[in-house]
Amino acid sequence: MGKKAGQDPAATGARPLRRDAELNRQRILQAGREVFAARGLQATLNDVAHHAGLGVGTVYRKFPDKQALAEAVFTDELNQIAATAHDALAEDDAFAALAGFLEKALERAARNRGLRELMRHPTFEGAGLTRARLEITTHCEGLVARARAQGTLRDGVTGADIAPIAAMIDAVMALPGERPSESWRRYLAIILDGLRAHPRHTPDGPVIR
Amino acid sequence: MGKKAGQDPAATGARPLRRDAELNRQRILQAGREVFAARGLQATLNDVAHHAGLGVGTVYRKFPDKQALAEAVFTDELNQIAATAHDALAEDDAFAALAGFLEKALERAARNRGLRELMRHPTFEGAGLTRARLEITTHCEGLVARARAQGTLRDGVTGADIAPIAAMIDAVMALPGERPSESWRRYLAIILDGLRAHPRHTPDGPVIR
DNA sequence: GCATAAGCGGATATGACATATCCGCATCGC
DNA sequence: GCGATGCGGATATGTCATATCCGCTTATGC
Repeated sequence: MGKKAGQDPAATGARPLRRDAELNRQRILQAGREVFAARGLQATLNDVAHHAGLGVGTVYRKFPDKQALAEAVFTDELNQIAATAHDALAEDDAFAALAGFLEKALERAARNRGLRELMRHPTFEGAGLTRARLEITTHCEGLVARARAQGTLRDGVTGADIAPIAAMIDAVMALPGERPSESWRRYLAIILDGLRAHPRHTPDGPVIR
Repeated sequence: MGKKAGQDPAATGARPLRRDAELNRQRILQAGREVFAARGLQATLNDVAHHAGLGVGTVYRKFPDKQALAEAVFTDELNQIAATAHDALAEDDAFAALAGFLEKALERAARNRGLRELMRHPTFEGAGLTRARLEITTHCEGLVARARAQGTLRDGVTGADIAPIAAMIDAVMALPGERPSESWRRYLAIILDGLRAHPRHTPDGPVIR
């Protein structure tokens, strides 16, 4: 959230960058955000450069490779999600908090293909990303534990179930045809209903356990 | 289910193939099944050839390209799923039939990465595949309609929801780490519970609609 | 203004990789 | 035995992302 950007491009007692260079750095970051969000992580640094209206060389001077740029771009994104999860911990109804968190986090994912790709695959294991990811899981674990304690969450559900659930909704978003669609919300609602405690589980259904 | 294989490699009044050639054809088909199942559609015809213990040239003589082999391999697979769907139509409890069908179809998918990839992406639109796919959707539509009529299925669910649901479970299967796992069954159970008619929908949950 | 360090552009080298071919040699079938 | 049929797999081809290099431009300090 800080607007202090441009202070320590690497924290290595580096010279402060010429003014136009710093501006370009921001342009690249912004282009990276947009391009990765729209086209996913398979987008090229050349793509990003072009989108930023800069040459490829410029991008490669600021960020040694795609991983470095992605790290810079997505650490921020992931931290915001972590903050959302943290806020959810404060709510009284843990199930509702969990549901609300999922909806907010997935809302972000819906608009950001790169973020979705990053969520699932263990690609790009930078320090910042890993930390943010860990924070999110920890908060989810807390949320789930509390919901279980409140008796609102289906038997057997644990924190480890949250990632797969996100992955499932993610799959709906990735379905061809309905790119900008909002239909994922309906499927989330279905899953959430399946996750509630009381609606008798598989009463006589063929799928046991 | 027919074991008549090796009759008309293309139905074009072609000569009947030398005996060893026909044997190799079967070998390639089998290798294709195994390789595509294990490594997905991105597997190379060179991979298949090696797996079959044959040269690349041999494979390319029998199947002009990967699409041709994939079509041959998966049409069969898809037809079997279609048959399962057809059988389900005969059951009394439509919801149970739908659940059973999903479980059986997804069981196949769990063991076959290529099949999963084929299900989602519009890659490889061969005639046989398209027909089988269509048959499956049609049967699903019937199943859903009947379940709705029986009042066992959640409001608003249509045949068009089945594919996304399959995609969601698929996503769980594709999750890193638990390749041969059976955990997808649990998530299917959760979704099915969410799909049942009565368990009061989103009673006070934050996700409306 | 001017010198010079800093930065820029983008053509292009590099390296992976999948696809598909070709043709000398082996094998079948008669 | 001898043609026709089929086989093998090295390799040509094409595509694509990554990353570099160096002549030119621009900012900055004097």
